[in-house]
Amino acid sequence: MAGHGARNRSGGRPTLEEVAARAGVGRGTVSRVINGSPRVSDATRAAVEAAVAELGYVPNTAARALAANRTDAIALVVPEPETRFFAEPYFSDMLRGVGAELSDTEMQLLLIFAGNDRERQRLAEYLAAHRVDGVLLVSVHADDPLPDLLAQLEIPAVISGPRSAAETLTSVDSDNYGGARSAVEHLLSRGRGRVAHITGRLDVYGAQRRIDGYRAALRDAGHAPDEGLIEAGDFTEEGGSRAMAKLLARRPDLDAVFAASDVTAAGARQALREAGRRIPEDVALVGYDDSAIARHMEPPLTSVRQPIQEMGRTMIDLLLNEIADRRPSASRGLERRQVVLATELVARASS
Amino acid sequence: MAGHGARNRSGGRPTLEEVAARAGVGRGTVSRVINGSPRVSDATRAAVEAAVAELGYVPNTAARALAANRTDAIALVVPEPETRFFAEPYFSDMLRGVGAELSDTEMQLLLIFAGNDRERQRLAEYLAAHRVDGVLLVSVHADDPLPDLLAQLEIPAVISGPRSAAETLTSVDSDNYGGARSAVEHLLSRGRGRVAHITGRLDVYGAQRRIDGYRAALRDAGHAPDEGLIEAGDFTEEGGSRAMAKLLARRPDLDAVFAASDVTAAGARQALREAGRRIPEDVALVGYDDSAIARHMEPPLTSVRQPIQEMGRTMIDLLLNEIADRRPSASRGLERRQVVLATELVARASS
DNA sequence: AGGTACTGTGGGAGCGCTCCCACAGGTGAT
DNA sequence: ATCACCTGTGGGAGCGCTCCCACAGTACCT
Repeated sequence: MAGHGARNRSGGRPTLEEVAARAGVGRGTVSRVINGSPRVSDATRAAVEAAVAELGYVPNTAARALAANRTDAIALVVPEPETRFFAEPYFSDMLRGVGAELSDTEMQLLLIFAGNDRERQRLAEYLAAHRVDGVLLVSVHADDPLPDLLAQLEIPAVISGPRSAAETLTSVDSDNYGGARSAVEHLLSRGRGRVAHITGRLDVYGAQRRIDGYRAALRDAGHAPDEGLIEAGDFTEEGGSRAMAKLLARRPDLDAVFAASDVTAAGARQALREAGRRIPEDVALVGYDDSAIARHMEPPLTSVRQPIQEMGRTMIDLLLNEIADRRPSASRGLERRQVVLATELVARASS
Repeated sequence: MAGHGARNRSGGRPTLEEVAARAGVGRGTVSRVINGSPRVSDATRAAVEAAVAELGYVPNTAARALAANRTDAIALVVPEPETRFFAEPYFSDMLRGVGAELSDTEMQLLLIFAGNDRERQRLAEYLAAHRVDGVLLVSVHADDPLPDLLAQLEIPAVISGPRSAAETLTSVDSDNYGGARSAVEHLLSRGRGRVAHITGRLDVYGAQRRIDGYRAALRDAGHAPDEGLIEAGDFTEEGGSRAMAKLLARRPDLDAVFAASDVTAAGARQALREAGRRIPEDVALVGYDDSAIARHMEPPLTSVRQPIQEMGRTMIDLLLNEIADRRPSASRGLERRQVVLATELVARASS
């Protein structure tokens, strides 16, 4: 059991000093053992470890943070209201990946919502106080000032979904371009010739990349560019439904739709139903994200899966590296790293 | 703007000492201003505040934690896998209430999952290191050792859903007894005479209280006790379905069912359908929780609503009090506080 | 006039660590 | 033997706060 060591006047937790006395060594040596330094003899190490166990010693985090100027904590910042966080499986998958990668670390993960101005203000103060060693940023809009604040405070950060091709932060993303391509190629291979695209929010870089992939797939298959088959959506169900209605009015002969998200596809499905089109007989439908909604749709939705958990793990890897690299002076941000992970098409009955 | 004060050798963040020098006062006075002590003259306070603003001073959390022996952080511990956390609206509501109550505080909220042994081990170490000032415990099973660990470490804690009538921790709960009563009284007032009950997990105190409320309502209405109308469930859909089938076999004449949760009611509904009973014509159905599932059921489910967000807020209140009370020596746990919040019946088409 | 009691203030003494310099003792080349 | 250079170790000097004691100044009693 733990909890002897009632040495200090208040019977509080044992300190390094007490462990040192117990093991018959100096304070520095105990510190070395605790922190896994190799410059300790085996015999000494064993003695210290015994003392630690006997006293039930646990390092004082605050003291360590003060002396070493680090917090051993990183924040996962979600610039969305909590409701969206719980509604979208994206976040829980991300959290799972991050948590898994962090579990053999001493690092503590903080989950911080910054969905409204008040929460953002709090976050700014939090970051200014340097209460975390690094930040993970997910789902950031193009005009968000957060990345700049982070850069100004010189806090290591990794972003999921770069804001543009010229993203200055280290970033992790899935292959939106390739994912879109594979979706369209899949539809073409099924014999569809008039493939429409309902886009995501146009101020989101990933949505742009999906448009690029859509265009490239058609071009490479020898189709002439046809902007009339593209309609802007906004990642919502209603937007998808609206866009689909417009497309049907403009191109009643379309036989396939690639939607920029599963939710968008759900909206499109609704509009297709109302127009009396059958899925997939009349119009094939492909979504993006492979979320729960895709599996439960009627008919089940073909979708592009992103390796979200792996993205989370990768983000942590990169962030821990940045934190470790944050050395006195010398090189800063020489190599900005942009990792892109492959997607996978999951074919179901809708195409 | 922030960020002058490049006094220290490394150009780092300004310290208390520097603010004091700038304002022409002593260190102690600045500390008093920062911490809102009343024993500072208005003139001095103004001077210090000006210096703070000019230098962009932000207190160093680690130093404060070390000197004051507190962390200004509390943990919301969820002894469930993350999947359940995201699946059940209970947790997001709770989180919202907690977050709201905490937003005008300096306190930082940590979300900690302890769904498997490994996570539990980590949590134990975390608590042993006293990295939080207090703990919020939600959804704890009767045999969970966590509350005892907390007590042993003398960490203030508040539990939602006491483990028994003799709960030793400060607790917040909704009125399970009253909620069950109101559900049954509602059914009786609708002219139903043979009201069955599908219980929750019997090792959950709240489920027992709901059974008590069910019995009391029937007794007070002059009905003779009839244990044959009670069947054990386990809060799951499958359990509800199974229990309902047993009840129908045993008491084909029942005309109403009070289920211990909405999910249980969903299972019961399934079994009723399969037996060819109409809801509510043949059998009226009432659930518990008023979750999303209740609103979306066909027909919409009458249910007992718990004020979950308010429970979250109340838990924070109590916890902050406990933390503040944790004074040197003197009184400890003299008054254990058990708060019970009222529920509300939401009548819909199923009854 | 002296006492008592406040208010407001300065600054010493830690809090429990990490960092780093100093140094003992060993080992091998000169 | 002397020197150079390792490995392992002890402990001083902080890190930036809070706590608390001391004390000046003022106010109000006797």
